[in-house]
Amino acid sequence: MNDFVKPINTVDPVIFTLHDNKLKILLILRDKEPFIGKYTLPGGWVHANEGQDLTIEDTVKRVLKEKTGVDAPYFEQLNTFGSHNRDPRGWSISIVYISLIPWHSLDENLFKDNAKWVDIESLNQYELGFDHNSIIDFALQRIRNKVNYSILPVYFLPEKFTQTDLQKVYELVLGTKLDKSAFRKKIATLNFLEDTGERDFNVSFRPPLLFKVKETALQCFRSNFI
Amino acid sequence: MNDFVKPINTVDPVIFTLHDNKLKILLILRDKEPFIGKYTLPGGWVHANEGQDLTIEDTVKRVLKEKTGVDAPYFEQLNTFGSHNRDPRGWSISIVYISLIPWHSLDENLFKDNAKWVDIESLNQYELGFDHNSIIDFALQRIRNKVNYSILPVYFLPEKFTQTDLQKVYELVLGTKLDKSAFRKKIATLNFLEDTGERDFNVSFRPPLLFKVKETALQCFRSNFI
DNA sequence: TTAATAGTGTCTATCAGACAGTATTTC
DNA sequence: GAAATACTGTCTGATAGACACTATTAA
Repeated sequence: MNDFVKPINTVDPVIFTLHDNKLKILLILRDKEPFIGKYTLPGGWVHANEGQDLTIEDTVKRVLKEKTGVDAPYFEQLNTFGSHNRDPRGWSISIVYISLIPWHSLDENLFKDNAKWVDIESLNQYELGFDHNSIIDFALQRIRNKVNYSILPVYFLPEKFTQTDLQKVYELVLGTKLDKSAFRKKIATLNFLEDTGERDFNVSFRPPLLFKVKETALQCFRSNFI
Repeated sequence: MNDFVKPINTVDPVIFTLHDNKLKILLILRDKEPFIGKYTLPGGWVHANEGQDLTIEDTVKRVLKEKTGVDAPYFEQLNTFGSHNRDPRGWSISIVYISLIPWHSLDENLFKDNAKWVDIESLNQYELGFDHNSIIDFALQRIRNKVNYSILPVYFLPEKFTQTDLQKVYELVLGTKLDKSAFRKKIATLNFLEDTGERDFNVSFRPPLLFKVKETALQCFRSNFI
């Protein structure tokens, strides 16, 4: 039909989680060329053959499940990178997503030796394959910026959580401390929290209220990419 | 090397201009299948052969020049759309950009009969090929949102312009009226205007000051996509 | 002087940050 | 009651919108 060189197409998610009070990203040790022996983002090819991926979102969901073992509660498109020399095999186009997965939903035993969750402070010790260092910088900018006006960080938390939990997650993502009163006023205006009426009694002080995200807020947010 | 079906890759810019006090988009009448006889966004294939496009931005620049005859002063990536059925020829991936071009820089005579600048209010009268109607909706959201916190609309104006010109451009993009005092205070805080010391004397009232965009502001802004 | 727009000043409502105060629980 | 954190109230400075005021030019 059209008879010229087609670029390679991959989908490469930057998968974030929170663990040990650190923001971490999943990296994979490559076992084949190019960049054998280097870490890279977990990626996958678009399966365009009949009866396989129907949309690019199908590809992302499949890759996320293959690499983490779970269905990611959230992902969104970040940017598409393409050039003749970002992959030594030739012209390549990488459609990059960011995804957030709560650590507690992951099964650590499922991860093989070639998979590694690296906290973002330690990333400068890694020389990643392809242009993945700069892609991760881009992803960090996006997630930190988006935290300021969205409910993104709830995707790191379990179903029920306290406002203090929520504030800590925001602080870990941003890397800065926040004022409690101002934070709660802002969360209140965003109007996405629902009081469960329950409290967390596993504390030796006044038990905090447990909240969850309103069903409408989640659906509204998810519809960004469906 | 890798032996499976590769998707079709195209780059499809949504090219905006301002003309006759209307925000308009460039559409092309297709003269071949699929969607022959329908209007679509102007698009192009990535030329991945040796010595052609080196990066995806090269592809965009080339397509923009081919379709408008000029070098676009601004473009940025919008989103990438991919699925098995958005193009009847099979799995396809479209990397979509938005671009802003000032009307006065265009040469109307260069446009052939198959090219048409359509104002966005009239778009609902067109049933476009592919998924281009929904792509344009996406692009409109982006440009209207970005106007609120950026200098984007200056790319519709000539080098020197008045603050009233600038406000009118913002109003046309947003589709709403703005308060003069509030607008000027906001522009002042963004700190990207430089007083040329000149005035526009082609008026029958107090001649307004002419401003231009600070070189530093332009470079800073442009570096978003370089 | 009039007409028209340029350009500025003021008032108000809103909101985020700083910080202090009150409330509630366990031990 | 002490300790600890939950949760709320108040002050302040910054800002957007509404609106009116002064300035400047051509005719």
